[in-house]
Amino acid sequence: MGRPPCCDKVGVKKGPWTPEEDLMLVSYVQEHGPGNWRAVPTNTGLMRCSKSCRLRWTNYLRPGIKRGNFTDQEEKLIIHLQALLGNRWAAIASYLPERTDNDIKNYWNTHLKKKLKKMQAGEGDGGEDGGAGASEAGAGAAAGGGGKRPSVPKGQWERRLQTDIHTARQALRDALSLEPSSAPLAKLAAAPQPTPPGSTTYASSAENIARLLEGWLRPGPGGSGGGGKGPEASGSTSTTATTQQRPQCSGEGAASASASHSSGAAANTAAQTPECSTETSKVAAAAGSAPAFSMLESWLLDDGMGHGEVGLMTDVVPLGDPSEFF
DNA sequence: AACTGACCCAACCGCAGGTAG
DNA sequence: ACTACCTGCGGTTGGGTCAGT
Repeated sequence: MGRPPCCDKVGVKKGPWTPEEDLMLVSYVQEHGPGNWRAVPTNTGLMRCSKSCRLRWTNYLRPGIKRGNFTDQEEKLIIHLQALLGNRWAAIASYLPERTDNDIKNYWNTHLKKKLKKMQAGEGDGGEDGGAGASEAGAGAAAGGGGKRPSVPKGQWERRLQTDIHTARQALRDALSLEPSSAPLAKLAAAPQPTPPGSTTYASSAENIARLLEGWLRPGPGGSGGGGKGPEASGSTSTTATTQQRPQCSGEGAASASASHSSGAAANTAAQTPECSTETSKVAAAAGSAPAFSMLESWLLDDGMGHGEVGLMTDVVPLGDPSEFF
């Protein structure tokens, strides 16, 4: 039978989140930890459906999310992974711990798809969609199924997962090998990005909230009118935010950030993020992206290469020289 | 200065898988 | 074994912003 709606359509607020709502959500998650989303709206009084709460948290409020411009390296990695895994954004995102699947998806749809198409056109009419689209199908093939989650009998699931992992590792290896200086991701991540100040922000929830509140409480020019979608929500976090590459979970960063904004709730809640202990090697990753990248890198490179699994790897047909893309 | 279209991103929607009862 | 519920995922959309005219 059809599933019931995840939440009643009546009385459920939709649209952009307000800073107040963010605060409520963050406070709740800090206290209870992420999960049990069903209970969030009732326990917090938020007029949002559970799904919306979860999405808001995972895509925006969760500590350790890196916002802003994608680096070349990230871009290449995404292209490779997309080619290999297809539109399995969650899987791809797992290789970019600081990026959300939604972010990657958006970036792919808005930038990379176009970019690749352009390349294709430049190379001469290849098949429509060529690199991207074709790879989408091909990716599925490489991964053992379709681009979209194919219905794979359970017995094959494991093997497929394994294949996915190997293909992804290969992708990363390829991407890494692009770096002329052979500087691995760690180096790249550690080095200050040449992006303009504020373009790349590691947003802790507290910082987010603080910024949001700041904008919210101080009606900006042109009448903020309120919406979360206003300059505060998107602008401040992605483009106009000040560069704050500081540790997420140290407590110090978050606390100090919000302390200056007198948003006590955010301050003390963020300082003791449960995320820090559980979900996050990812967050630790954000804390200093370098360690995370190097961990990822070493995992990808050490493992797989040294083991008998290489056999599987050899089945993977690597893409053409990725540098062709650029 | 006003208008228009393209771009971008946060959020929504519906489906599928997993799991507890 | 079955059902209902919860969560995760990918596709799509709404609307704000920006750049060009």
